[in-house]
Amino acid sequence: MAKEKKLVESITSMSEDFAQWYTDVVLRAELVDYSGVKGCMIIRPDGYAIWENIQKELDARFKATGVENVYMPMLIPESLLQKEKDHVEGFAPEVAWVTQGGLETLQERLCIRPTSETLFCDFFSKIVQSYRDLPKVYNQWCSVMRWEKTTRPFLRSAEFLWQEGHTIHATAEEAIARTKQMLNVYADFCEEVLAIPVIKGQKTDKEKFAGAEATYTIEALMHDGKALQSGTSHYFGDGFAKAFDIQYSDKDNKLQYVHETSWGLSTRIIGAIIMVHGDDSGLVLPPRIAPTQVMVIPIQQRKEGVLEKAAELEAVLKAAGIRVKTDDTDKSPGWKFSEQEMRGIPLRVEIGPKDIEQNQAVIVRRDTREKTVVSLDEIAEKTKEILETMQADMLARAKAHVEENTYEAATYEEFKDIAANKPGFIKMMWCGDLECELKIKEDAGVTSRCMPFEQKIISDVCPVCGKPAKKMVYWGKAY
RNA sequence: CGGGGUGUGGCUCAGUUUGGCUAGAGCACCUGGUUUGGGACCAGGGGGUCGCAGGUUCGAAUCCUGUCACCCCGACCA
Repeated sequence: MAKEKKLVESITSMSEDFAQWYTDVVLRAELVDYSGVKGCMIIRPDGYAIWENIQKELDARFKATGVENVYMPMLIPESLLQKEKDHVEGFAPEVAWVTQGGLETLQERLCIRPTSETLFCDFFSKIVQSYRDLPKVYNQWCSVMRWEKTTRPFLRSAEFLWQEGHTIHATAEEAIARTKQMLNVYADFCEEVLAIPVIKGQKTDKEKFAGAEATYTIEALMHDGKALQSGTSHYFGDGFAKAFDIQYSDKDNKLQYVHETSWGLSTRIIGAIIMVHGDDSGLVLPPRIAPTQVMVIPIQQRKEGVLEKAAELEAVLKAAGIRVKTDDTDKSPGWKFSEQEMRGIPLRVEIGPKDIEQNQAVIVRRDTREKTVVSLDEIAEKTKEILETMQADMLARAKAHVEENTYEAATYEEFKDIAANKPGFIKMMWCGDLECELKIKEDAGVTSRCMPFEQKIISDVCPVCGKPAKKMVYWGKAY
């Protein structure tokens, strides 16, 4: 009893201190560890395996739309970074510089990429001559570095892993279509694989990417009611093309500038998985992304035949395409249960002498702890079935959470009241002026998350200033 | 960049206020044995230049100066 109490204490409860709960979970589930350099996290095997699955899923979806992978250098000459004014201004405060090469001081300092628009642009300007060379639809998987003031594992690290797609097109229409297409790829991926529902929309000018003409975003709602920007897709128009001189000859032999996009999704999404699905016992991974979907836990494993049966069971599940492991360590069953729960492994299959006698096993779901006794003859089918049900249930629960925590405000008073008392999204109309956006942040402490594609007219005027409303906006506190 | 906090075996910490015997505890780890359906137990064992650098002192984990790092909360950003 006393021991169980200690276990509960080892992960701070969400309601007590959500930030501490998050930190406890990432450490206890062994996803990351801290390194000697602030903001640079060590991604441990269980954390990295999640990222590998994200890569595998996304990369396949990218390639289905014609994306080709490349790799760009990690270092950017300062002169190159300087070429696009808004871009450099946006990133300058958080760039790390290399000033020394061996024993020599460099003539020109080199920036460690915070993002690679400039490198791609420089490269595109070299390889594009004709309309026949277009489009170029490139992506790279890499790490980038941003010198963040405050850091948290996955959510905001100084170095983080991501993919950045960079594309150039002959026309604005084609580029815009690509921008939206990739946003949809992200949104579908989040819902189908990560069981995270997202709001798709456009960022306000204030929140858009440095140098972009338009920034699109998917916004997810965490368990504590704060929003997390989970993926972005930018349309650059021909701004970068002009700064970097990326031109092509069209069919009429006239010089034209290309239209450009970029889009990215980072290890930050792992933070979203944790904060959308986790509970007080630890991590809960959606089955489709879980590196290990099933943990077989033998009971009384020293008894004759138990370990053999467990191994047999593992083999059967593996043959059915399920990602399965067996915990045959010397720990007690209770320990193994807690461990499996902390690590968020979707299902465990308990098998002991009593089960073997009756040719059965017990399947326990991580999210609901629901137990199902299953005959060993149909264990593979049942396991698959429960994994699928669990995946669907997790998405449904997350959707319900978003709905329950999304509010509408028709007046500014109402808005401020909700912002002060209820965590979550608030929908309110907006005139489009920066002043109102700033005032809202000042008064209510929330920022615009996005102008959703799915618009709804709540009121005719902006509740802040009374001018005609242009857009319905999602507001909220963000990570 | 502001505010707060912490650096002592692998981890969590006690000891620091008021300097003083050989620097402790729990967990983890190793060996042997008994156990196993919600974090088992017994016995034995290994592991520390107390973040780092100076200083004060007969004597420093403890006092002084400097320095480094990390964590949390804000402001800014994926």
